[in-house]
Amino acid sequence: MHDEWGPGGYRSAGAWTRPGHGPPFRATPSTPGIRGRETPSIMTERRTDATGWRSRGLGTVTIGQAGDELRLCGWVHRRRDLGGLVFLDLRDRSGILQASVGPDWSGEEAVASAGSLGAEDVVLVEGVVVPRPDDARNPDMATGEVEFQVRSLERLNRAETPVIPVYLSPEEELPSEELRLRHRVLDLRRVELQSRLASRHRMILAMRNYFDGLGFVEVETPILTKPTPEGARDFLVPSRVHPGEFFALPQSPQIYKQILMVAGFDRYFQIARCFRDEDLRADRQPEFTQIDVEASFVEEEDIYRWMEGCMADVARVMGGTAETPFPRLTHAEAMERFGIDRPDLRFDLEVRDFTPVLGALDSNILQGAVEAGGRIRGIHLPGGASLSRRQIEAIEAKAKGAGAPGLLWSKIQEGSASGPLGRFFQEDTSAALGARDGDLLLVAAGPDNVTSPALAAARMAAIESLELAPVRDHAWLWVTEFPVFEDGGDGSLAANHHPFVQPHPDDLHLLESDPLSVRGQAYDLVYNGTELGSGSIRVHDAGLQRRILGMLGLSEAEIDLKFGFLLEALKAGAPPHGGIALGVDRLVVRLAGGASLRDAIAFPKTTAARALFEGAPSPVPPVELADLGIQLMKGGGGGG
RNA sequence: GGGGCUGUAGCUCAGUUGGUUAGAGUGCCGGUCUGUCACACCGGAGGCCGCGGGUUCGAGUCCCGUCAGCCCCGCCA
Repeated sequence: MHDEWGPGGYRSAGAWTRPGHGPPFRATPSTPGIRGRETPSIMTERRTDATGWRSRGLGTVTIGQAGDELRLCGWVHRRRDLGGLVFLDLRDRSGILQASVGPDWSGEEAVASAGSLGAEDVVLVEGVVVPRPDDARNPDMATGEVEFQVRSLERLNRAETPVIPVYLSPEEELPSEELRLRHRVLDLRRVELQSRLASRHRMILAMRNYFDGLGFVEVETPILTKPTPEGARDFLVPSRVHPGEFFALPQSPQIYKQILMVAGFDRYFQIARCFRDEDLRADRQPEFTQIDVEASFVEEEDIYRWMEGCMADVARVMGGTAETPFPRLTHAEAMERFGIDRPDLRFDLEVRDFTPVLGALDSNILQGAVEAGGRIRGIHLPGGASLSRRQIEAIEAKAKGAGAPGLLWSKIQEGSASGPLGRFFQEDTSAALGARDGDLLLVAAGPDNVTSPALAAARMAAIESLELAPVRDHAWLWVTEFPVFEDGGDGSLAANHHPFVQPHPDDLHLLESDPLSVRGQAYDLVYNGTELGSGSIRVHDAGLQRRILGMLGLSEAEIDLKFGFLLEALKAGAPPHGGIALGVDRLVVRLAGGASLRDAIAFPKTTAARALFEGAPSPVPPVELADLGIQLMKGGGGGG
């Protein structure tokens, strides 16, 4: 996009009237300096960043502007004071330009004030673009062919010495995350965050254009709403008008978008803010953004096709690749072959079932697991015998962290098997497994719900440890046929995704008799092992919906209280419908880089769910609480 | 709610076995310097060692508690 900035543009220095000390936010079209000339088109303006204050953006100045008289504005990024000659690296969002202040071309005042400028001061400079001397060009700088010879210089605003540096030397570490969040205004000036947020903007724009092109309508749903059914805690907002009653912030627009389908909106999407009052992680923020999509008279294939097209556009904008159609795995296949419902298919390493071979070995652990109804599954790592015992133990630690009692392993070296597993091997065991000299076997025995997570963790740890090369860089994947229910733990049923998933037609007859085996028309989109989002075809029959809610343990009264307005709507003639929602923040992190969601959000919360920059949340004066009919319990803070 | 890591100058970090006056780089302040781009050189200021308590003749260092940030489990799609 930026490469559209071409040479040319305005050669207009004399025509720009100096804005003097007036407010800097005068609308560009009414700026006297522009009136009377050709009004710049939006496109032209974007290409040069011209405003009433400045002729161009600093990063847009190239050799094509050599000789141009310009007025430029920006922050003092760095200053190199050579005594008689001062170099200022000036910065704005478009880039960095070296300005030079010297007695031969700068006014006395400019020379005097250039020496006293500090980092992050805001300046206005007037002067001329010149090619740099041959031996002073900087090939590492986008604008390094030229510099700006300052004739006059005005400090528009002084900046206190920044608490955290905006400019980091090549060897300098980032300031602590705490300081970066506390002084977010400075952190956001760094090019990494600026460009990532700009990428985010372009990504969202591409999504909006894409769905608009398919006839989707963006509809806004309420932020003040009713407690939603996803299962996370709601953020509650007290109602002043109705003391004792509360709104909830939406965990997602789920029910609203279904109602929009019943209302006939046919194809809906929304860039939607969602709120969940749960503890944070690197990939979880209490408020986050989803691209929320729903359509009527659709089957799963429609959703897959649309979203693949959307991801292809998004990837193009973000400089990635999304080859369509995406591969698919059923949930059962994914669990069997990778032990996880969001396998990272950049690597083709798979989990295998070793039960027939290893179950025959003379080992109490192995035989006991099989007799108890479990299996012996594991990972065969060609070349894995190069790992040290310490490295293997680190992999085992990951498996244990995922809930396994332990991992058995065997190195195959010089025709014999060693290790806690290898010592049970018989002559033909290695051959029966297809293992050769130099290989490593990692094995877990027990019920699938224990071995799967353990082997999934071991798989990724082994890949990392062996530094296996990915077989592809962008692994997009649909995981389909998620179960409708999961075990609630105490014999109860819980919704695996949410309670509105349409059961697979082939499994509908099992709903009451064997609910846990009922597959849903539910699917996740996975990218490089990250779950980007999930969706489903929804129940559109009020009776079936009521049945499912009942199976989840809700009484008729609760169903009416919580979901009455949805069931009411379904009875109004609901079309078959379905959709999906993807996490926008996660997409940005995966496609534009960044270590955590905090790097994709302008003003994120800390792990303890605080906003350090603005200082939220904060206590409120008792009188405000009284207005809301709220009294704090002891130890609950309050006051003001 | 639980576990782990971190907290020393504005910033990034070092600080030995518990031992005299807590250091470095960078930034900041003052000075010299006309082609730098991590400018260079000279000089200077700058410390509640997160906070509270304890052990000890003596604590940045050991112990307990607490606060904050980060990572993880629980929780949460």
